[in-house]
Amino acid sequence: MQKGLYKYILLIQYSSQQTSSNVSYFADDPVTETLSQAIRGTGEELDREPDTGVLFGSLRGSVVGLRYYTGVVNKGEMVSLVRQPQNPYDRNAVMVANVYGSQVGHIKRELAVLLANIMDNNLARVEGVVPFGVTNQFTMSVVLSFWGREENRDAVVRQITSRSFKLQSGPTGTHTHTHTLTQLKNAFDNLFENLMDDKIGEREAVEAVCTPLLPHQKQALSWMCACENNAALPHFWEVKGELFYNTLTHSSVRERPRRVRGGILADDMGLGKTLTTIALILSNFHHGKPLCEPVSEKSSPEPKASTTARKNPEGKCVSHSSLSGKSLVSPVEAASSQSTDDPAARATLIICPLSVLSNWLDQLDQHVRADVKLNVYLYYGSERNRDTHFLSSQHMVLTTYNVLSADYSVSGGASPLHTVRWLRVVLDEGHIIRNPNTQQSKAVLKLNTQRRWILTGTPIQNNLRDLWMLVAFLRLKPFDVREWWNRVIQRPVTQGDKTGLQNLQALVKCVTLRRTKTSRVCGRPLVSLPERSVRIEEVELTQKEREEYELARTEGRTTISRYVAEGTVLRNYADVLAILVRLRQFCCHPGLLGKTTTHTGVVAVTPAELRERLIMKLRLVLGTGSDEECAVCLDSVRLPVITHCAHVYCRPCIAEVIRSEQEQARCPLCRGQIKASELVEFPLEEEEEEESNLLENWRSSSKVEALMSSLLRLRSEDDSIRSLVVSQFTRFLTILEIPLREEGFKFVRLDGTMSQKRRAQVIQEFQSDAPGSPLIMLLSLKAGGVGINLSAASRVFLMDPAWNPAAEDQCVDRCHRLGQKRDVVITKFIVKGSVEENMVKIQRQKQDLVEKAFGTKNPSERKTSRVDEIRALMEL
DNA sequence: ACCGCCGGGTGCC
DNA sequence: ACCGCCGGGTGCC
Repeated sequence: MQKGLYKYILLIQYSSQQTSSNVSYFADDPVTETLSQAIRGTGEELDREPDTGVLFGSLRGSVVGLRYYTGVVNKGEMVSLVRQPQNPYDRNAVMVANVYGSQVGHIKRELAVLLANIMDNNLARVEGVVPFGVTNQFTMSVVLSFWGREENRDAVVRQITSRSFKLQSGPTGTHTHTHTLTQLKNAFDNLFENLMDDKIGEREAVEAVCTPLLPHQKQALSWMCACENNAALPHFWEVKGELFYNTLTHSSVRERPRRVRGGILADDMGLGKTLTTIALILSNFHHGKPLCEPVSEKSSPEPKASTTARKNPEGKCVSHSSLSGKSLVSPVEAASSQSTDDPAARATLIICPLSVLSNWLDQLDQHVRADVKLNVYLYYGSERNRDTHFLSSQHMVLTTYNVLSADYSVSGGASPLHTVRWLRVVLDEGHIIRNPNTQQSKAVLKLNTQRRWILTGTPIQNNLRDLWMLVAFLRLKPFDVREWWNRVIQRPVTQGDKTGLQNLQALVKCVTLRRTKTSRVCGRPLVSLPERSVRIEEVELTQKEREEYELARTEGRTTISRYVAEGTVLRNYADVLAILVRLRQFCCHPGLLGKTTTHTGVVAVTPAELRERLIMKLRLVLGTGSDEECAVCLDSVRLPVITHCAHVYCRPCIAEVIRSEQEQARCPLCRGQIKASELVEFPLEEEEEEESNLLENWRSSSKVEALMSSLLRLRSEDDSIRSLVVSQFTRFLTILEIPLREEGFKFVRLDGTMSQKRRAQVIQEFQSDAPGSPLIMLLSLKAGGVGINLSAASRVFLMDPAWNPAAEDQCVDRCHRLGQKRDVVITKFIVKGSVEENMVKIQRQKQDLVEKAFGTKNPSERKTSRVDEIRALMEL
């Protein structure tokens, strides 16, 4: 009710302004925003399961009062229905709005009673399509279709027939071919692949960029400039007489729709997204002209590029491009950007995770000529300058997602960064904003900017919803409003509609550039990386180790086979994981077992005891660095919490489950009852005293010996080769420090517990080629997240297999990337006849399986595969 | 005629 | 609205 009221106020506000003036549909004016928000609000409420709903049927109704409103609709156009519970003439009022949010009219009174009932009780989503368009100035037909959960079908049908309306079964629209789920999965997985064709020519960066761009980077620059300057109609739009017609929503507008000024640069890590973006910023200022030029043009050495710089009439340096003509801004493009550029918008805002902030500064240093006066301001730290004039006058402002969202919530939306009119906003690692419910995402959406870019190496993990946020940020009209996204893209695609998928593919294609390390242009690889080879080194346990291992294994097998027999594997999942972790630890070094107890079971006497045990389990599941996934978002667990039934989720994910299901909230894995007050999180603490313990009672292990002999051999053969030693267990890294020191190796260590500052130091130290710099980096598998560069290393020792092979690949990618000069050799240590061998087998199977199902968050499907996995691991 | 029929006034929710 | 609906005028054929 409260929310309804809010919506209504927004609408009133909107209509009063709306009738007095023509709305410019494509401007980001607050009026349009307001109504979009109102509609978006409805969308979100009904959005819980936009893809699982079934069609109950449809019926013909009429829209009345057309003459009072200005919203126009065409034949076949979709309209949105918005409840107006506070309408003074009828509390059942249902407003009809077109794709751009302009009100068209109301649903006729008798029908509105019915709709109000269905909508207010959330029995179905109601969607409207106008079959004939406007035929007179008073009323028009509308076809309403009802979508909902199967269990509500009867109620909806009853409501409709009891009010003597006739529900036609089946869709009234055209039937399209459908895909099987597998076809769909494949298509979706390939959504971001093969986007490469004819994406335009190449373009040189301006002189101010001193690093020569590689061919694929020139291509990206050319594409990005075209995206920012191009005035061509966006996809799905056609000229129809005087008007512009959208082929998906069947709507048309008088004003020329603008193409999204920006897009998604989704190149693989290491292909130089940062450099390309710097080149864009310097090369494509207002009207496609360079941002700034070297100060000392005369005294500077010969230009590095083959072609010479020219002067345009204003004396500004023009891009010394290939001059083939194809890459230069055409007069038409220039004219159009001239007419729409806001001259006050001059600065580019870069938003990135803290971990890559220093990378931006480094790269600016490295790629921008020293005599170019580029004003770059780092908007970070408590002393940051919040003056908006100051910020607006910069060439670039760098900040982090955290600073942005913190400012945003403190200022109630009027933060300095939200006040500046930006020329361009760049989201680095843009997939961070894939969840629209986070503060970060909300803050990002509210930025005022002419051009928008998303840089990401992983555009979407496994869910269409993730993509919506990116589309919304880009303001890819009209899909930035959830209802249209859901109706035109999300629902059709997840229900296997072929044209829906084609539309999605076209949509992604027109805003995305993605190349992988293996992409080829004109038959040649993008970048030539050195070879990379993987060898598995089998490790034999000693007699003593084998005995200890077998003891633990037998014990574990007994417990797990009992769970399997009882069918309670998932209920005791934390225990099962604990057993597996213990076995994996045995394979590495017995000292890893630490204070884990053999006691299992969640039955505890006191709350404090229970809490202690839950925390211990949580530590086992996560503290080891193994990549556990959250059963809600199916992604790596972030902000982990453990339920009383001992299952681990992201806090926001499980909080959302509890919020939406209230008292009936159940654990998604075991269906046990869960409460918000009973979620236990990882306490931030301790555990250092044990290190001395390790030292005093030092004993080696087969795996430690295997590593050491490799390292020693390597050093004797070539002492310039640097190595990454990777483990999921940070304690194992600690153990390895002892023999490394003993043998006189200089090493550094990088793990998840270190501050950003310390990490940057360590990376710099390792990457440095100064004499006496470390030969070895001890690295925890998940440390540092994406984007760090460890190209100084060319050997990788993976000490223990990961659940998720992608995590290993990512880790290897940190050295097998641009800048790597040597062939990369990866050694995987696997203990013979152990759980590790089985893990490798499962890794292989996983890769074959199309695991990345999306939309289908079918827990039972996943459950069986998990149980099977565990049985395979334990050879049960 | 406590009807039917005609034609003018009228019009979202 | 080239409708439906309302309510006043009217009334054999």
